[in-house]
Amino acid sequence: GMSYKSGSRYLTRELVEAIGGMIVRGDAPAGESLPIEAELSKQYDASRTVVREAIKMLTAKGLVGSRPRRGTYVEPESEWNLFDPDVLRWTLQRRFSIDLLREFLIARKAIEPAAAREAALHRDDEAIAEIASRLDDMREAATGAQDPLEADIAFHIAVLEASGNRFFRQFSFVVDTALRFSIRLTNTAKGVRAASVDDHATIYAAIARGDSSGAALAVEQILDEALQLLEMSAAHQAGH
Amino acid sequence: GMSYKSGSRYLTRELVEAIGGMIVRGDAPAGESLPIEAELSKQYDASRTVVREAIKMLTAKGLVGSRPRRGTYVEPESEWNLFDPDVLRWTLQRRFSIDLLREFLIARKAIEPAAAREAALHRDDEAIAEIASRLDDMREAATGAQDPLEADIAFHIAVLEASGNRFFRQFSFVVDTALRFSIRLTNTAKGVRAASVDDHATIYAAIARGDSSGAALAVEQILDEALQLLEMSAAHQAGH
DNA sequence: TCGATTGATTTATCATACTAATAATATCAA
DNA sequence: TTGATATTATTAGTATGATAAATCAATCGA
Repeated sequence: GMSYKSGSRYLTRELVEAIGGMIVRGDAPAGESLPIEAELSKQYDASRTVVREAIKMLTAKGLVGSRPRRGTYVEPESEWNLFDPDVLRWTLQRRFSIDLLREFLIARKAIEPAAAREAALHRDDEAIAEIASRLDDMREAATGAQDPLEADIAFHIAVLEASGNRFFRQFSFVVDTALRFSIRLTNTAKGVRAASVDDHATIYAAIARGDSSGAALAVEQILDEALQLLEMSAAHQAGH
Repeated sequence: GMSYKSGSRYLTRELVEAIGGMIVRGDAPAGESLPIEAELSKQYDASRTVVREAIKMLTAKGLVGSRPRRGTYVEPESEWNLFDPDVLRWTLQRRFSIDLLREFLIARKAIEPAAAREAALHRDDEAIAEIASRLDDMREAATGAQDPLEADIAFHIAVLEASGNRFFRQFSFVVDTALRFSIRLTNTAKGVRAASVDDHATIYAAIARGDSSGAALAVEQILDEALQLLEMSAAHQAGH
């Protein structure tokens, strides 16, 4: 066959990105059929092989389904795997809103205090040392030596990991991905920074001494503050 | 080319099932390379096309990665997308244990009360009517007309859906899938049944009247009971 | 009116060839 | 010997074309 273009690496990945992003963006509503393989092949200037492999990956993520003669169609949003890294990223990129951010914070408020509680009960020395490390990073970040956002994210992830609960751990990358986006809407980062190191130290101390209730409460307080800031920010935006 | 075997439908799906199940079962430890495409093609008596499409789907689920010359390798468990329906099912099938069940219940205890709280705050008439419907089903099931397990699962899912929170909603299928398995380990279903309809009615009533705290508390109580039963069951098994 | 038959469309599978990335090896220079 | 560099071999990535099977739509027959 004809040689394939050089320079374009991982063509399948590119198609997944293009088609998946398009679907999440809402350009192809649920139930609607995508162009047939031959047409997609033409549109993206890729072989049918690549088109099919990309579609298979999107199928695995719950975005599409396909059957002979019926074609390839967009699945309803309820079928999408929101916890898939790609799907979450596309959702945040394309549909980020105050509402989604609020849902995210409410989910965090449900999960992270419980994770802190478990971490305090488990008391895995290595995992707790990791939390201490991340707390140190936050202290450094406060002096400007490191990125405060990165340090804050890493701390929360360390707590989730320390929970020893596989379901909580799965939430790590959601926090990782979504927190980076949240800054865009609530430019409240600076206001929070100052006090937050102490608040996080409280969380660490509670976990380290096995105070499960204290750990859960401390996490809940931080998230409550974030939620209040969000509501203020939302009210402020609505006022404009 | 040669005609493909009749009778074997959705060969790609079968390969995903076989290879994915094998990985989750632990037959191929993290970092280990799978046989090369040509070999897999021989092993499963399928074309390289099918093998590749199956591998791509497993890649999308986080189970494997692949690079030229390096081959296809198993990703560390932390990369697996546990909330992918297939991955969760394989995990439950192959690695179900008291520990996993405990983690599941703790995750439910974090999420479901919060979801009930949100449902009470939202008060989406349609969603609340759905909960009422599922409660009716539970009542019928108590008389033997329906499957009590199915009715119970449907009730909890209805509450998650009524929360209006996309992250909580994603948890629906996890509950759906995992609850069916949990019965195998804790054959406590019969003991729970009798009282549970009233407990569930309490949840519904609280949500319907907008009592968010009451709704959360009622859900928490049910899950605490389940957790206690699990611990008893675990102690009982350990005693043998 | 309804059921069965036929036809057309689209994905599913197969086969084969070639390209490109990269790990392993061999080569060479210092 | 060592350390960098060039070569080679292996493997996934991409392309093309062909056939099979599923399914929707239209047609036909009773």
